Amino acid sequence: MKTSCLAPREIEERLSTAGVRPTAQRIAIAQFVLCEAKHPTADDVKRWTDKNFPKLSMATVYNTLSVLVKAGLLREFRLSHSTKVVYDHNIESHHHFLDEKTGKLYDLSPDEVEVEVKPGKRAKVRQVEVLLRGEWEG
Amino acid sequence: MKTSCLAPREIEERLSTAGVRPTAQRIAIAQFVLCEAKHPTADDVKRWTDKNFPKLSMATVYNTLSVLVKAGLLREFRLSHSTKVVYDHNIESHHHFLDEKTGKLYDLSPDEVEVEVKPGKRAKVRQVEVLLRGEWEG
DNA sequence: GTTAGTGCAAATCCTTTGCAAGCCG
DNA sequence: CGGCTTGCAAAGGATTTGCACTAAC
Repeated sequence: MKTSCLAPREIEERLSTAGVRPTAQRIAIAQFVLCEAKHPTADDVKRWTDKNFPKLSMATVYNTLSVLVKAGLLREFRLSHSTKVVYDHNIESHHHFLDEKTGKLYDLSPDEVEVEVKPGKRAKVRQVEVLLRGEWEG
Repeated sequence: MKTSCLAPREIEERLSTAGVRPTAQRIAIAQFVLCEAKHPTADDVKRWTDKNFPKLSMATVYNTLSVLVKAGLLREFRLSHSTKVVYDHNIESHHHFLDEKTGKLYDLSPDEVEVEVKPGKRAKVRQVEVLLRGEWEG
């Protein structure tokens, strides 16, 4: 049996605390996206629920993901290599590395990628988004 | 009358040189995307041709844009603020700044944004993509 | 019981494709 | 002629929405 980073009980509490009514569907989805999954797409979530939940519609998947995002428990990223939105339970500011061979996505903390915007540009930078592509060597 | 960075004659030659057969539709589209437009979407191109060309279908817009991209005259970007592809005649390596107020996109040269990937990460970086968001002050 | 959540199907948005007709070398 | 281009309409993938049904406070 697979161990999860959070027990259903704890998931339920996180949802409640975040102001999200903890229905069975939401707990299941949260279990997956907040614990087990790496950078799932809505489709990945659907495939998972198809295996692990009696019946759950695509509409509920999208609905729940967007509720989790609004509640601040999840972030969504639209990265340029794909037309699909990927969800990330890492809600800290961070960057991404795409392994072009495997298609896998890795998180990079802000200290691993330093971005310096040169002066001279009088612009207020509020957010920095970096996607590196290449070959991950671990 | 609006001056264009390239005369139709020159556009035609650029297309030919790049191995793209210069049809009337392609010359028109190239005129717009290689000269007048800043970061147009396929839709922007269509709107422009609707005003400036007798009749030109959406299929031809997409087709031509992709031909120009393959010919190396144009680049396409899928940036995270939008689901639409934007085209950029700046084919040099560069980054982008999104003004969140106006929705406008600005190019940044690589010297304006320095990205340093910290050692320790054993990964081969082939491409760096940066999107800054904030307020452009010009 | 009222409000919020779910499921289904249909709709939407952006982009691609199939195919018949047109144009160019 | 023969193949590349075009236009139309239909298909496609991802996501959203309308609405009746059900479940939670």
